[in-house]
Amino acid sequence: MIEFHLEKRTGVAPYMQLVHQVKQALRLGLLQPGEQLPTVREVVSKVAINPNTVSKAYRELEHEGLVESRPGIGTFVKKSLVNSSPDLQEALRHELLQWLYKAFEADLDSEDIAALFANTLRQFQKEEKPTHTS
Amino acid sequence: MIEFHLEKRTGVAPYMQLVHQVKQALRLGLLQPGEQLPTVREVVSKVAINPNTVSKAYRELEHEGLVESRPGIGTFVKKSLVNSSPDLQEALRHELLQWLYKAFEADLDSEDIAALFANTLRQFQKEEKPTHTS
Amino acid sequence: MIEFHLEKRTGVAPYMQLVHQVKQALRLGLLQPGEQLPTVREVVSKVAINPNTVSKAYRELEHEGLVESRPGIGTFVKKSLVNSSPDLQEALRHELLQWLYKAFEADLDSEDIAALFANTLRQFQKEEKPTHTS
Amino acid sequence: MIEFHLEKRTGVAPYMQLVHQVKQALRLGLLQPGEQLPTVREVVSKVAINPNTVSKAYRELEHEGLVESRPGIGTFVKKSLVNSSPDLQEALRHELLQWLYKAFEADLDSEDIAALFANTLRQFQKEEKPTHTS
DNA sequence: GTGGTCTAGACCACG
DNA sequence: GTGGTCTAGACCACA
Repeated sequence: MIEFHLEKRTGVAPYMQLVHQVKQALRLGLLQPGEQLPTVREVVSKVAINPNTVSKAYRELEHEGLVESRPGIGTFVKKSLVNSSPDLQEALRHELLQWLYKAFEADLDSEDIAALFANTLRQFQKEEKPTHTS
Repeated sequence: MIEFHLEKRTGVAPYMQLVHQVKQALRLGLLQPGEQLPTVREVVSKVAINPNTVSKAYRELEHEGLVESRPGIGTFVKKSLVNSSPDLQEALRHELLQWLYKAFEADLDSEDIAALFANTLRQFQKEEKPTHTS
Repeated sequence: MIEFHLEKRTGVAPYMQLVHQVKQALRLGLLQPGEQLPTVREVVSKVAINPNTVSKAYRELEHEGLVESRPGIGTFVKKSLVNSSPDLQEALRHELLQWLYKAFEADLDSEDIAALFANTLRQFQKEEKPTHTS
Repeated sequence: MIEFHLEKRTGVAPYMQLVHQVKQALRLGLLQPGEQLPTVREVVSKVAINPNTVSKAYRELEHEGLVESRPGIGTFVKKSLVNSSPDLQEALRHELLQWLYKAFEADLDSEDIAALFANTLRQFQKEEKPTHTS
């Protein structure tokens, strides 16, 4: 079962954070078709958020065809977003963890790391796929 | 000179994106104290954004003591945010790039990668510093 | 509840006047931590000012850690700025009022009085604390 | 000869500060008709301000008929703004100084005092002249 | 030309 | 109904 976490201050709308987290979990295979999302009440009890906001997030996900709400029962995953084999992903994750250790030992804090990653990924994308954004 | 880029759709307020990008550049040493940020009008001419929004971002940065705006002249970097030596950072970036290549070869797209990174960093943080942020 | 008043013509930015008035009230204990500031819309309905301008003032105060805005609820005082006991302050105010009466009887108008006060306070400060603000 | 002082951060336009200070001096009799204001260059050499800004202030004062500029010579006071006898004013100033001492001994800082004064004067005005601001 | 400010009016996220 | 944000367009003070 996915566990939500909200970060205030980021300026990202809470409902968007939930949507994003579900999508992430779908991409990583942490959430499989058929699996149930926590009920609105469960989320509320754990994350300090307004029920309406949770509902809005679920509605958004349903609108995108990723989940399905069965009234009175709950919300269920409808579609997967995994692109690669779990094994490959696990291997990549393992290497990434090692890299993270190094970064931490080099005295970079989480935000430094995030900045470095964002910047490098961006640079990588530019090189990799110079898609014409006419 | 830093170059801004806006990503609509993310749900993140444009002015926050600018703030974030400046902070990132400061962390990566791409922006040094004394250096000038592009003028509001320059940003506007390149990024399709309202001058007020850019001003808002710059003002936010000024409030945080990171930049200083000198009316009639421009906005300048006041404080650095670099934590580690450029060499170390470069080494880390290099390794990260290699990892990114692998990930791409494993058919993960940018969003998969971002999801994997976010998830792994989060997991890493939990293990590393279980600080109680009561 | 604090009541704002704007003075055009002074050349002081309206949002700064609001900021100043809140700070004054905080110094005088007229505004206590936990107390709510009038909502943006309330201010607008009474003071002939643009909502954005009020927001700007409130945001400035929030940046200084004096108030806290809770979206969807309102803006609340977070920190006090009182330096002296209410009794002492009241005594001083009483004496000051008597002085004001005398000044008025001497045919000084408000602006004369303000000028005299500003000038005397300035002179007083010079004598009292010749701090070198190099 | 009047001595100007600029306070950044107040949000008051520098040229307005100069205008204001001249008016104050006129009200207090510190500047008499016929007396010369410092030349633009003199002001610039002491106050870190742009010559244009000083000129603007003087122009404003001339426009209000308070001073007169004699090209090539200087700017001279044309009109007085004193309302009361110097003796009376001196007496009031003396009493005010004593009040200021008390206030300082009561641990109020300059800004507290200014706040208290502004607030009390305002309250006083309300009582004294309930002029119809229809 | 630079940043700073204001108004007007609009939409959004949240409670 | 609350604050938060954005756009559009305008004027000002300053270098």
